[in-house]
Amino acid sequence: MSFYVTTPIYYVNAAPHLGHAYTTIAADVMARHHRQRGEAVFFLTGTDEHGEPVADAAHALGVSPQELADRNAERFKALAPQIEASNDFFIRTTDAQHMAKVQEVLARVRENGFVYEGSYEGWYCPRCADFKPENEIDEGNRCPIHHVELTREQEDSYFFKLSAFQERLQALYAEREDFVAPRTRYNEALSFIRSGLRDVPLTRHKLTWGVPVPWDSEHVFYVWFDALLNYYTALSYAPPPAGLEAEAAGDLVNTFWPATYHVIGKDILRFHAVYWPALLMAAELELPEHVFVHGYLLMDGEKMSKSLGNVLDPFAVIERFGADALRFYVLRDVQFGQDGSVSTAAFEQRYESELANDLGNLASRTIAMIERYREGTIAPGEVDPTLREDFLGLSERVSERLDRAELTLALDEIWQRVRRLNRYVEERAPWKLAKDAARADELDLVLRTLAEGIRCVTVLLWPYLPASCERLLAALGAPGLSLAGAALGTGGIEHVNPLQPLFPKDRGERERELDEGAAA
RNA sequence: GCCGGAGUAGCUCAGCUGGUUAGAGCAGCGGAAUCAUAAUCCGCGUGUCGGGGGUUCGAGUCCCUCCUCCGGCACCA
Repeated sequence: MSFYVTTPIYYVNAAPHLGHAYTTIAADVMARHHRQRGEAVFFLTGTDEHGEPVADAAHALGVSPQELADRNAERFKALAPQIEASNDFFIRTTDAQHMAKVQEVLARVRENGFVYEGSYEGWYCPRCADFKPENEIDEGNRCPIHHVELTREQEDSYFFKLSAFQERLQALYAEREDFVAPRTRYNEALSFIRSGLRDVPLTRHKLTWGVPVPWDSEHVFYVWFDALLNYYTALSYAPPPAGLEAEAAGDLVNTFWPATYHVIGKDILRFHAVYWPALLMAAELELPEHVFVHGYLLMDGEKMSKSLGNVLDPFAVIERFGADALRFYVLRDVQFGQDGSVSTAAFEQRYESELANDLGNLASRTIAMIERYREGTIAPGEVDPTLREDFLGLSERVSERLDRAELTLALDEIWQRVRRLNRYVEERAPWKLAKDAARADELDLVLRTLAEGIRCVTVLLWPYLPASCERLLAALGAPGLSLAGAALGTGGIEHVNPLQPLFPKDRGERERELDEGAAA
């Protein structure tokens, strides 16, 4: 089994923000989960660096497009470790190997008869030096940016025969209802296809910042085709991920293509759900298994913007609460696949009541009792049948959810067991058992079951909360992350170690006190 | 305009192919407990399931209609 998941490549014209982090976090959770299953996993992210806006921005700054791209690509590259993304490679569309491969694939598309010469006619803004799409034109036929009157112009262009794939795409959607999810996005894409596909420009004539067209040096490829192909080209030159068997590592394309999941935002649905499969058909390459479209994180019900106040700043959250907390929050509070609101208040609420109280405190109280009553030692034996029942089939259900990219539902499934464990503590009241020497065996059973239960949920939570879970598992003396070990009673915990609060609630205050203490 | 979603407790939302007294989390109120990061657990909801009509023995769950909100409708990373 192999699993290949991608994020979109991020356009270097903008700075990294919560939206980028969200997509990458989601893909990372999927990648980590599949690694836990022992599968060969490849997780790709990167940057898209060609096209007009980058060329313009660079010009405005008085630097070359490549310089600007280098500078901004670094910022995206730096984002990954900050959010604990475990990507196996970071592709840049200015990589020479990528560009060569794009040329190769698109030349094949042309050889296969899906490219022809034509001319594109549209409304052109002389100030932008670019065509304006119909829906962006202001009243009076004016440029929305420069407010000057647009002129009708045309430029020579090579076209991709998208129209030739109308029926094959419809057949694809008919045969594979899970090609695009959630369902509403599938419907959207399909209705777009049904409305009739037109050919699309494949190249640009007046631009130079792009991948050169091999059969006509006066053109560069339209940035979308260059960008989409990254998912394929990366495998041809990325170093193999660590731990991959030699055979698999030797040919990543063979091992990982086609992609299992493309995780994208809804703004780029059409390109992934229509152009992309058509392009792959034209190039005689296999199609990805799934495109999963997530929604937007909204601030006060509106799409995020930098307007003042209330913006959930991912870097501030990471700074104060750690990346785990951010990862957890965005996948917990907003149903993955739908739009949803986020706010600092909601974040703090989740952090405190769920991470600190439900999980963090569960770990604290359990370890403290084992320390206090049994000097940290777990007596070997069976786990409580009651709890075993409640954990039966859990990891399988989580896997099923994650196979469908239902990250929020999978997380909720796990969280119900976290709550269950707190209830179990109350039901069995170990502090009472500890007072009665005749019930020593019962106390051993309860403590053992608790430690095991925590271990299981922690293994399952690891994709979401990697750093915290590793700490907790280390404290339990059972660092194994394999999903096969997520069944209750398979951990063989012998001894637990003290653990500092996983999710401290008063970190700000505490640090201040420490600072003051150090100063005094 | 066309197409697709959504409208369920104060808030955020579950409710699959129609079937017992419509659920969860949070917030609120009351209580228990004291192992724990004052952390946990239990109890408490008379909700027009957007309005109206219909099908059915029976409908948030199907059909019609109306209202409100959101998204898509091509070359915008």
